[in-house]
Amino acid sequence: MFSTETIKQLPTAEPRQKKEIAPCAPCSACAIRHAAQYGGISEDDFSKLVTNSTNVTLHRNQTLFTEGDPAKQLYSIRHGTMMVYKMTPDGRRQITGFLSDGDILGLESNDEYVRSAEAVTDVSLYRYPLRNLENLLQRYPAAVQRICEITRQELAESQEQMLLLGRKTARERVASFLLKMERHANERGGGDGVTPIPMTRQMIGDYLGIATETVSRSLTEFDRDGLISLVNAHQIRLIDIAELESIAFGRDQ
Amino acid sequence: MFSTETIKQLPTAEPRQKKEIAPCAPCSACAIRHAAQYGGISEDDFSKLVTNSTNVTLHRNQTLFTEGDPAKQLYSIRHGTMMVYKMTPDGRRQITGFLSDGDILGLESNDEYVRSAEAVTDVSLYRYPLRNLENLLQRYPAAVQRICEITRQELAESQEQMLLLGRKTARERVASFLLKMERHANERGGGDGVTPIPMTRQMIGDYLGIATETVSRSLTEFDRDGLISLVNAHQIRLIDIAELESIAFGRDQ
DNA sequence: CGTGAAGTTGAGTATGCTCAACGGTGGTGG
DNA sequence: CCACCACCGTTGAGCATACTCAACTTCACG
Repeated sequence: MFSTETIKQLPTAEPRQKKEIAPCAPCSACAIRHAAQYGGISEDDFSKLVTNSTNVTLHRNQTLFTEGDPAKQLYSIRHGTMMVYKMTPDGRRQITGFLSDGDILGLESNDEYVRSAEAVTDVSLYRYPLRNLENLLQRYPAAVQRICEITRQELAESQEQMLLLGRKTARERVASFLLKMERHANERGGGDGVTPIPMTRQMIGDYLGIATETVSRSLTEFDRDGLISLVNAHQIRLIDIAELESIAFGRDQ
Repeated sequence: MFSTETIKQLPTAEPRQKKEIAPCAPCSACAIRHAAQYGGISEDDFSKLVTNSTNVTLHRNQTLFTEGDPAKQLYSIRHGTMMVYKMTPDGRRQITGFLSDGDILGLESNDEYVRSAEAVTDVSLYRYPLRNLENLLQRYPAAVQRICEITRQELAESQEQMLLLGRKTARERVASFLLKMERHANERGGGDGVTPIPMTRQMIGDYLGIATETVSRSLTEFDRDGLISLVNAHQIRLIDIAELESIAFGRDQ
């Protein structure tokens, strides 16, 4: 049912990666399927969509597409974490979002991607030819509404992030980030009290609009003040959530 | 055809405003009409939508709706400039966008507005009951696609703004802003070489994530360097656009 | 012509950045 | 299997950008 293909490594910034990505069963909660069900698309039609999909795997740090590439493919994440970002010509990076299991990637306003996408962890995705989906959406208007809903949600989130980037202090940004990661972890079950943080400090900084050193310093400070416990660089236990919220929303001091 | 109503002034921050807003003919380029036409809505149905619309006028600094209000109305700007913004509990403001003639206001992801809207200049708008539009959209799927397209466009712009807020210097932000205002002015004809800036320095600062004094200083600097000419506080002539672009995109120095 | 808001300019300061050194860790190769 | 090495993270010191506070000017409106 699925063909499998691994995208070749880009020439730049090669990580040392040889592990195999474990295969996983088709995710019944995937966003495309969700939109399809919501739009009342018949199992038959959905199969057609899925038959035309390709299975893509990426290793950490590999690029899926780059801002300006022609947007001919739509992706849906099976497993793993991706990031989307924009860059200035001189190399400053702003990560505009992190995406994980079930999220859709590549719905663009033009026929060019307006941002780049890169794997934060090893990732496996479904790839759909964009035309294919468009055909289907034309037949199922309710699915368009669902896609529209997802876009509006994303817009609301990015405006929340604009408030953070434009008006919050470093401490407030980091506290907001921790709470967002914790909420995200809770939504996906788990919830053993420890929040996984798959991204590097550099990525967190580029997401929050601050330097990596500032991310590190804020985390150390929260740890020292007993608000969190740094289990290791990628596992954080949130201890005083109320206080973190107080900081995140600007009621600090 | 249109009932007219003026929203009462809010108790806070009352400007001195007594001028009458000049009435203007229904704008044939208005976004709702555009979506309607694109969606192949019959003139008859469109009349029904328009008959149900109310004409609203706002004076400078008046609030149209506030974050958290139930989102029961959709607005379309006939004439004037509005801003949408979010605030921290302690009063810091991030303006997420400016809207003007023909733009749509109030399409929300939940049933609550996720941001506040306030008039930058005197404004006149059409107001549509949201349910009304939803009914119509259900009958005309292509109109949904058009609305979806508008939302995606807005998302792309807000991600560009995230790059600005997270990674650009004050000079770069102000240069970007001037170019955006100039592009906007050119799109709406005019183009006598002078770009109108209806918003205050405070609003520009809250849009760019910098202090008003920093906005003022950057403008003075650009003026001194001959890149722009400050005709007056709300009229700026862009002289060296190439150099402004060079600054805006981070090729400064 | 008076008044209050908006804009400009200056001085001092603080937040967060840069540069640098050091410590930890995981993957790879010996 | 162990050791090495590159990358990631942390910490410190000095510095720069932009903020705050304040005074003064300009402008719009009455």
